[in-house]
Amino acid sequence: MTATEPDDVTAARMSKSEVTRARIIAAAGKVLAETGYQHTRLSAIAAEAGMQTGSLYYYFGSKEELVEEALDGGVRVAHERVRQSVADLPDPATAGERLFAAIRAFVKVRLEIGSMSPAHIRSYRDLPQDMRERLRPELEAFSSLWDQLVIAAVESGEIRKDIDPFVLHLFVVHTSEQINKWPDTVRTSIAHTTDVMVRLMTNGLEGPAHTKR
Amino acid sequence: MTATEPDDVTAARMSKSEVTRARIIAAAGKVLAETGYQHTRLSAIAAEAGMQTGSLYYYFGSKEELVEEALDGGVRVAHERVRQSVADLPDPATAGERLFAAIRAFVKVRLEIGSMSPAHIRSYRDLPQDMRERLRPELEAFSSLWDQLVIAAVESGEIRKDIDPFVLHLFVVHTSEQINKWPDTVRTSIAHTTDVMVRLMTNGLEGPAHTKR
DNA sequence: GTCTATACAAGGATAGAC
DNA sequence: GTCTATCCTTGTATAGAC
Repeated sequence: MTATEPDDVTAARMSKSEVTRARIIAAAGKVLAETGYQHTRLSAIAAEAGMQTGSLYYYFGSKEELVEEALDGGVRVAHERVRQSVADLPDPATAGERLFAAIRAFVKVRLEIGSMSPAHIRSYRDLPQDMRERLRPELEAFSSLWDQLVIAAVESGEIRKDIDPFVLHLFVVHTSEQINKWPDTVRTSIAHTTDVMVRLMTNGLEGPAHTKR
Repeated sequence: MTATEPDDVTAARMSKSEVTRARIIAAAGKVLAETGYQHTRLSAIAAEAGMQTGSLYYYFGSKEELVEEALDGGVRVAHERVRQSVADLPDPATAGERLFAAIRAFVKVRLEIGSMSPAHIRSYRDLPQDMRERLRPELEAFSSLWDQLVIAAVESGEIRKDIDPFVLHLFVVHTSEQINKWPDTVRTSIAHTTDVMVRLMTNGLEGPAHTKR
């Protein structure tokens, strides 16, 4: 479910304790994604992980500690995938190519790991103050990457110059997140869905030169 | 704050009891908008309305009852304003003109009554099951209006035909909501902010014919 | 390591005085 | 009508058995 869930290969290298811990975090990620922070009950996480509520405290000191680890992991995965997709581009890539590679990777992450990352962003305001503080650096690092990509693409003339770059940055991120609300009928393959999303973001309601069929 | 807050003229026609009731609902709307459903404490609503927690129960049977009335009011206001803006168009209006009038009105509502309506949509998933059921008809009525507007504009050829109309509908609504996250620097006047939003939604990142300056 | 039982805190709801 | 005091429920956290 999340990156912290151990696959068989990874599990082989982990102690039994680490495996259980990872299983709990994966369970937390799932429950968080489904119900949001405020509705996440330790009892639900425990049930998902196949144990009793009290047992969680053998691995984590508090609900906050557990939840934070799950959320932080979700953002890191998205950030890393986006970063990597840009780095993987063949050498002379334009700023626009870099931005659109990032967008594609981001959309892809959402489609693949489902609502884990969205749960994070969506319920960010609901988190306890101190947890927000600790998660902020990672979120800001990710945000900063988007800012750089957008500004570079504005400067290279590959995207519009007449709107504040930060607004464009928000547009990219938040519009990408809409994909989770799309009906299943349009979410056929990941590749196709990504194409539709990128086309919509690139050209808007009207579409290029008054819409191809 | 919300439409249910009595202005002086309206208040003159209401009994004292109705006025107090309306004041409480307005307080609830404000607290809900600021903190979201789950963090809304009756104590906070009571404080905002200038009374003690227990006193609320003279007017409302439960927290749910109070909250529901406040949320329902928020959606109705937005819906009504959008509907009205379309109805107010001079007689021979095209489907595209109707859609864009609706978008402008919706953006305007958000800017004016702030986060009341957003709070609603944003925390919809957090609401108790049974409350969702009861609010659903109003939300669906609003949703249905958007659907009609979008489909008509697709058919008239005024917006793109190559993407599922319901996806376009979601794009309109959710992108409009992004406006609440825009920095204050770009939100100068309501008219200007609305223009920027509409331009972005209409033409996307790239902009028409490769972006005017 | 995991369980069961229980302490403790927070917040919604009720009762009764005024 | 509004207040204060108190009850009840829910959910986190701890203790101690196994």
